[in-house]
Amino acid sequence: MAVRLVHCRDIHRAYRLLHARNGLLGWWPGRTRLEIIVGAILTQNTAWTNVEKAIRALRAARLLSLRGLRSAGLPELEEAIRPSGYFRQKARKLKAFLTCLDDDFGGRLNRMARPATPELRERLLAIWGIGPETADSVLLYAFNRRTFVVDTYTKRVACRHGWIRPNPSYDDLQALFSRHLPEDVPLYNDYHAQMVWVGKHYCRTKPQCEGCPLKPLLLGRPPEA
DNA sequence: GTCCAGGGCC
DNA sequence: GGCCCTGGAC
Repeated sequence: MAVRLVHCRDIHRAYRLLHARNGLLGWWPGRTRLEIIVGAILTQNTAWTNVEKAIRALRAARLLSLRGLRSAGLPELEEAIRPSGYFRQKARKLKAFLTCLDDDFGGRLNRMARPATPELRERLLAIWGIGPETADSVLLYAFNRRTFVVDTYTKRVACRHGWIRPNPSYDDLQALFSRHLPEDVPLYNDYHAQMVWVGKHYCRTKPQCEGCPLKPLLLGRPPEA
């Protein structure tokens, strides 16, 4: 299992390298639990700068509250979140979350925070519009659960560095990081933030390894596709 | 003006 | 695999 040991070390080392470069990135951008959840939905397949515009518009329209989201009409919601893209889909997704919250948790986020992590994850995944990444983002950043969030960047970094076989599933990737990292919520929080950072700046669809803090991990090899 | 990046559903 | 969408880069 020499191969796996190398990857285990690299997963730690990658974090140390990124943290040395960036310090703690201080996620999640969101003032309240609800705002974090809304952001997690709006950021699907979308750059965060566009999400910020949508969040600002929601706040300006007084829609960034449970009451506001509940009472908002779909067109009103769509108009506000337009900058985040897929606005018709995402307006329905926000409504779907509210419906679940109201029907299953008495409309209280505090009550949604009660179930153990595996059950809460199932409940979130059952909501239309919430897939694995969004569910795990909500668990980690809104409910402080020790849940590793896998996104496109994390997948790219892991594959290009040969930490996992090509075309891994979401669950395989999550298991890889969960196995190798200590059980530490702040670490999971910052690890994901660092992956997003390195994905945006270096591990893009076209790799830009020059200047990347993770370049030493490649040992001179080219990154795998 | 065209192209690119980015999760989830059907 | 096709569909949903935008702002920013070029």
